Amino acid sequence: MCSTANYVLPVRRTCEVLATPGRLCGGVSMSTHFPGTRSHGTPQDTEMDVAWQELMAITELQEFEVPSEGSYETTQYQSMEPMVSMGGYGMTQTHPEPPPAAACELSTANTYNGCYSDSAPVCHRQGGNADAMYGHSEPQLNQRMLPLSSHAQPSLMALREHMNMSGASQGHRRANACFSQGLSRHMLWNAHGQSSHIRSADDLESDSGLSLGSSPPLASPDNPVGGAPGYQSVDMGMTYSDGEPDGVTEHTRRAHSHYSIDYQNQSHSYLNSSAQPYFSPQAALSHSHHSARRVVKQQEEAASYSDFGVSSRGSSQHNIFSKPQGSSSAPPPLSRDERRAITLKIPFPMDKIINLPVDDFNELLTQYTLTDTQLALIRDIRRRGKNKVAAQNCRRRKLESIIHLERELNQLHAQREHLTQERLEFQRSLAFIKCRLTDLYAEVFSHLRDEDGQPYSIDEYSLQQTPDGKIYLVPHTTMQKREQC
DNA sequence: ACCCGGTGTCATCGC
DNA sequence: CTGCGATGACACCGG
Repeated sequence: MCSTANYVLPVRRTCEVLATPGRLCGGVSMSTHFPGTRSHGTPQDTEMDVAWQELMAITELQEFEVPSEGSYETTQYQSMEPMVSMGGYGMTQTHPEPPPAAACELSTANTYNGCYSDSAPVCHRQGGNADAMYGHSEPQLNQRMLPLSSHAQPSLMALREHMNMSGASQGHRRANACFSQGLSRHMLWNAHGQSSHIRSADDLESDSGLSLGSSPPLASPDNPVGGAPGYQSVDMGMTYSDGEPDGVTEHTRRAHSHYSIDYQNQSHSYLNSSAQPYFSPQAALSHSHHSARRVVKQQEEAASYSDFGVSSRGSSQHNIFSKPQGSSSAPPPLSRDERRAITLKIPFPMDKIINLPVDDFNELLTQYTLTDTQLALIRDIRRRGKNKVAAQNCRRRKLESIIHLERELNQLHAQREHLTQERLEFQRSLAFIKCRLTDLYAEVFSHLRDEDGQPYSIDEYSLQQTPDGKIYLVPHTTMQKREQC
């Protein structure tokens, strides 16, 4: 009964329209590549690298949060289409499940009135909100915020605690792990404070922090210039020898004694500089007005500072740079740039160097008489510090983007599943409508009578509708003639 | 020994 | 031109 063989009327393929997939979220093109490369240098190089890094990387206080931090959360995905939420997608009303085609009966003639009239799924209906789904993920913004005591002189323990806190999240593990043992093991030092290294340490250290092209060689005191084994700071009359256990400790100690300037007597010390998560222009400007006299005075007052840090001379057991024993009292090591700054007597703290706006930064530089070496180092420190923060932000964004794309993928899978189900429903509905049409056609034929009161044969006649809406009973022979004509 | 994730750094590009 | 942010690539470390 439900044969569709005589189906003659076109049936609108509503399901094609309804199944038009929604627009996908655009604007996301993320490379999910993560650098996982490793290198395997020669054992000699590795050993020397380790030695050098052990010496150089004592602490790390470079993690700052800049004012621009966090802007990503509110901007990056603004262009993206809000994704439909799971379950929020699809048809606006539930359909009565169409009866199976086998149950096609005339008595069900009105069953589907309107059932599919408004059933088009609103793809990407606002089932979710991009912000709600993705934004405001700023877990890092606050976790590194540290109290900044801007008035009180930080004690050594307080400084160490600050260093611990600021360095905990990143940590110079290389220094923590092997500083002490590497000092004496890998380095020789002659009476002139010259390294017996074949190469300078930063030559060995790929991530030495040197600007290979952007800064003059003097910019990196680790890098001997002109073949000199040690870095010569002419103005300061000191030999920069960052790579030697005795040399570095001695010179660093000297540097400390000359340079502690802001380190103990001001809140903006190297040691707690990173404890200031956000830049304060006012504080920076006030800081930039230090007089040279004050600097000298602070240098004189900084003798106690020399007992801190690298003065341990590589004592592995009691070296404060040994791997922390899980105690928060263990001071984090100074970063390489910090030690360079100390050695070169950079008269302002790292956070100022890194976080000051360019105008304030330049103004700060004018407050002091700085050598080319110092200037180059300062600019390198600034560049590296900013880039480090940028890299951290970049990686965070990359991870967030991956999470976002995974969510989007899951939602698209759900959407595809829903559309598949919807297509099956429409196919069933279409088959039912075809069945009903066939039945109605046969019923109409059964009521037609000729002049003799005899029914027309459905095999000899067919009903044809003209464009003006009139319906004619046409013999098949006539139709065949027309077709032949 | 190898893998993997985290991190710092450099080079480069685009604004 | 300079400064700066973003990012790929690389090296290194520690688990």
